[in-house]
Amino acid sequence: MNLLEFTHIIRKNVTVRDHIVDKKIVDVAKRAGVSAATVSRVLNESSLVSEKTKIKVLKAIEEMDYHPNAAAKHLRSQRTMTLGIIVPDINVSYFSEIIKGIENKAYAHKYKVLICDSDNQIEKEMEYLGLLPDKTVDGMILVTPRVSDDTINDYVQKGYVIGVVGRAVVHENILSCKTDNVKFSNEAVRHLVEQGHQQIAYIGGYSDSLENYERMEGYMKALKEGKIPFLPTLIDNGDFEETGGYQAFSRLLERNQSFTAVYCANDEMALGVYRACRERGIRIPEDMAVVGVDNNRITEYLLPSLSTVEQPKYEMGAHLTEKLIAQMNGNEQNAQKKYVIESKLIKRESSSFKR
Amino acid sequence: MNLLEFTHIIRKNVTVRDHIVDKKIVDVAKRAGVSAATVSRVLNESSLVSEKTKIKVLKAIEEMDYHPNAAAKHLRSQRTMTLGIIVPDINVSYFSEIIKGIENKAYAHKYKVLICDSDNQIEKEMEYLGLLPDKTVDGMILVTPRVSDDTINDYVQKGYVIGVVGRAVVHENILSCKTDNVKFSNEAVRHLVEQGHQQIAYIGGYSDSLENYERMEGYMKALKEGKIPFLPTLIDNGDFEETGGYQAFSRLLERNQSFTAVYCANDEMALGVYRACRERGIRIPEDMAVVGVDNNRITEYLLPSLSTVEQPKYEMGAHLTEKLIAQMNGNEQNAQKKYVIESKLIKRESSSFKR
DNA sequence: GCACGTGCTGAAATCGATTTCAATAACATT
DNA sequence: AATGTTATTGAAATCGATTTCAGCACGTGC
Repeated sequence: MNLLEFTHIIRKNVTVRDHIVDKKIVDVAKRAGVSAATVSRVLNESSLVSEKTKIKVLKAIEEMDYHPNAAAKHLRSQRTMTLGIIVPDINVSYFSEIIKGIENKAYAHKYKVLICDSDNQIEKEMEYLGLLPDKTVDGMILVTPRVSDDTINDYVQKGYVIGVVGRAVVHENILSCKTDNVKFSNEAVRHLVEQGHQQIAYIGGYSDSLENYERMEGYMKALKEGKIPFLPTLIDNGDFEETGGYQAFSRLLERNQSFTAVYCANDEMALGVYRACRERGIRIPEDMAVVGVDNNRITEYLLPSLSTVEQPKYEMGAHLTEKLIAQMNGNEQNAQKKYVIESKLIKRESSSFKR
Repeated sequence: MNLLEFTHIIRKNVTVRDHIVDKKIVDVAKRAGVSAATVSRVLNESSLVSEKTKIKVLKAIEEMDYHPNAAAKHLRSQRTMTLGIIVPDINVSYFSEIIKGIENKAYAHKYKVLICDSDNQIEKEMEYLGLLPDKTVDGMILVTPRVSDDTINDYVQKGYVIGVVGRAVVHENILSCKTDNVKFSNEAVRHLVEQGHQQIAYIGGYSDSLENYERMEGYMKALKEGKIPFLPTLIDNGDFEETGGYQAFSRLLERNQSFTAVYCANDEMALGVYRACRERGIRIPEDMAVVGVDNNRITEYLLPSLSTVEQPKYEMGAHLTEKLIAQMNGNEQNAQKKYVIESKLIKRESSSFKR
């Protein structure tokens, strides 16, 4: 057996195992009888290639089923056309709706989307942020309350592209899209006041977040407008999960400070309130009115159906993505950074009982 | 103003606009007084570098905050450590739970996850499959019924790595993870038979899919076991969405073939049945027993709560990913391709009325 | 003292596409 | 005929990391 035969066998074995025999741009060039540069020009629709060669090249590409290698393009172009999204839990509909909005807009601009589910762990989120200096992604969208404003700001200062959805951020230069917490919280609590409630509890989210501060502000403003005294004992906080809402509500009850309505920072925690009420024989809405936030799909199917504040999740994701991509393309360098989308109260059975 | 000052201003301006000044491996090498090769060896924990230089290099890396460029690594290594997932709609909890399982396992093996939401469009799915020959992803996971078995098989034959979740595939060589449709459908319908039902309708999914065939088989087997005649008029199909279930159920009612129970191919369509029943004053479970499939979170909160077949969504995603990665790493070349995970019936109020 | 192995290091090739720059051909202008 | 212009093309450099291969220094064995 000569060397040629032997080589052939090796090749064959490799082929059998791996068998994706990749065509490169030079192979296409060879077949079309032109140079790699010309093929590249055809691929990138450069105007400076004659119609005749263009046809030759396209034919070769077609015949060879040639696909340009992404890694090589990325290296050369210094962009990956990929956006990262960091979320605490992709399986929570609030997040998956936002992701959907992001994905759709990204797709429309030929961007791909890398999902970074942090499982609620800040360490994982910090690790995923490393995809920016890695240049694995061209930009990152944060839909998480965990990474601190300062951390985000540091990255932005270094020149990395970051956008934030559904969260208030202090720093001026950070691109964000959210709803008006003060306004809709005010509206929700005012609705309860109008229903005749005089003692209204509030179950907030993370107590030290800017959102929570803003929502408290809306809550207190509504009390003030209704000439209702503010009682700190009617305030508690949860973690945006069912159990957290259940526990916060239980604590409120144990304080022996009576109340007839509760405004929850999200629907998930309102579910916990429902469970606590069921266990204790408290009737919704007769004994206790409940209003949530998010308008999760589930709220319609609950009995009684849950009043809630619609959060335009899809729109927030989509809108931020649009602005982020515009920024990456160098347009709108000095464009607005803070976007606020309208949200509105949806009145349902859980707050329908008039006192 | 001298040139130095002027240059400084230019630098500053550039810094303000672009300012990610990337450090390359040669920069680190220069600082550490070694060659790029050595830095690379340190980064990749090669054993053939002395402890002394290793420390020098690590110090330089640390000081310069150096991050290896992903695109360059990808090009050189011919792998991107990225997995693609094609789903019809990320906002449907059935899919997002599967994605969660995939993401977690991928993360554990240092893989990233690219989300491809096809919006139920086959064209988008085909386009996303192009990420395989692009080499944008090392492998692709399909959680969609749309791409045909033959298409998948073509890609696999060419040597691309593809796995399928929650779907039956004919071809032997395609890696998949699913539940036993025949078995759990049989169990669900048998449960209805045991509750005393003699006329049981079935609202299936895509009528020409292998799953649907298997579920029909389980359904018919249960009828046979209960000595109940099979009536084709009690069969209809939906599209796995609420409206589809509503419409299929309405069609069934219009046929004047009476029935007292319905088995739905997923919970979403069962929701449609609930709505149709509410509109017509049909009581669940007294007049109509309902059993769904998936165990969506919402089923617990419905009134009456919905009996359903648990689908281990997270586990299916996680298990398939584990196997897919093993395959990509060249292990288990001849390993099993078809994996079946246990699912079980959850009896709730919607099927609790005994005839 | 010489041959040889071992441990460590660097120069250069490589991955595959894009882009700059120079060269050529074809044609127009004077 | 000499020069300039334009359209088209290809060779080579480039992106940034990895890896091969060769070389050097040092120690060991004879």
